[in-house]
Amino acid sequence: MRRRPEQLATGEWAVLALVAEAPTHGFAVARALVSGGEVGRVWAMRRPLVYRTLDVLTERELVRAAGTEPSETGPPRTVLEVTEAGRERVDAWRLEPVQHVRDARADLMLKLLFLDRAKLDPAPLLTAQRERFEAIAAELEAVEDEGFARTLALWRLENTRAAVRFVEQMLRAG
Amino acid sequence: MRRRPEQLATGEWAVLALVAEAPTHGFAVARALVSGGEVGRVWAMRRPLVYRTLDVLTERELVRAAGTEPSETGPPRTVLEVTEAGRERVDAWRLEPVQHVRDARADLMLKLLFLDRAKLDPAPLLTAQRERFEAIAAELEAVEDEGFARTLALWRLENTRAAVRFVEQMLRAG
DNA sequence: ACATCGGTAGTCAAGTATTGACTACCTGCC
DNA sequence: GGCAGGTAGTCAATACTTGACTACCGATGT
Repeated sequence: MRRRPEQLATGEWAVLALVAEAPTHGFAVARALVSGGEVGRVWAMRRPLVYRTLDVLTERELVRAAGTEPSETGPPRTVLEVTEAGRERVDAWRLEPVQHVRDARADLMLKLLFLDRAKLDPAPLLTAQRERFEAIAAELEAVEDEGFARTLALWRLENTRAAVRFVEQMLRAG
Repeated sequence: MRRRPEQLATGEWAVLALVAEAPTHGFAVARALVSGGEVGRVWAMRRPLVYRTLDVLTERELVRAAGTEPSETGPPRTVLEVTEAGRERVDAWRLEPVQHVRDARADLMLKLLFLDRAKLDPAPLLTAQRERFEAIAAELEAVEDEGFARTLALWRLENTRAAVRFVEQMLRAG
């Protein structure tokens, strides 16, 4: 993960959001993120990457170490907790719609998952997201391409419409 | 790119398909693959990666060097051409539908692009692809998930339906 | 008493991938 | 003749990922 000045990558959000739920430790975060696990079915990460990500988040002061805790089942754990700044970032992130359809599978699903886990209403996010996707669809409907560009535009349009339909059904179901 | 025994990666197919169109040289392949270029708007690759990919394809005897040619505009070029085996692989690849919806944006679009550039009829590929996507949609419609798995399944289903609609419109337009 | 098995907790060196920056070549122009 | 700009190709350094490792702990069997 490159040293972007501000923005976090998908995996960094996943780890930060998990720590923000409750103070925890690296191994537990990694367990939630194993492929097919609680969070891992949306975004999977391997253990070494989770620990490295926690280091990065600690450097950026979104997460901090809060001492060690003896474990009943193994060696002592290093407990981590979210900082003020970290909590603010997570709260804002969860409500912010994704800008591109291609980010929906990873980022939007993660936001929805963490809203669900926190028993928060997804409607505000979904409403904002529908507006964004509808705007993208309108743009794509407006362009008149020729040749192969038309094929690509058609693919994008159908995918964008699928995203709109998904959001609408989520709103209806909620 | 890992040393898979047989199967090629998306970028390898793009490079091989370009060489199969006509004998060419690395720089020209790289030019077609720059982000936003002829082929690059579907799948972009940077120059060093193109040359490395050509080495890999040469090792696998899908491509071979065919001497050097003086250039009117710069240093001499190393001309590359497809081998028998390479041509067979490309011809088969272009007609084979992708197995997963997630591969459509990269692989299916590339197949369609190269069929288009070769002025070949995309209908056989599209028909097979529609069948595959419809089968996936039927599977997804059958499962009855609960909780967040339902959200994920809904996302996948809407995306699969979008893929079916895309293929149907391509068939109608063709 | 103690060996060892399996799950927990965390780290690291080595292998791969990717890129920015580089060399070198050629033409045309000032 | 020298230098700007496009062509042709390569490489060393960086970034990323993973397999394999250490170490800890309780439980189980002997």
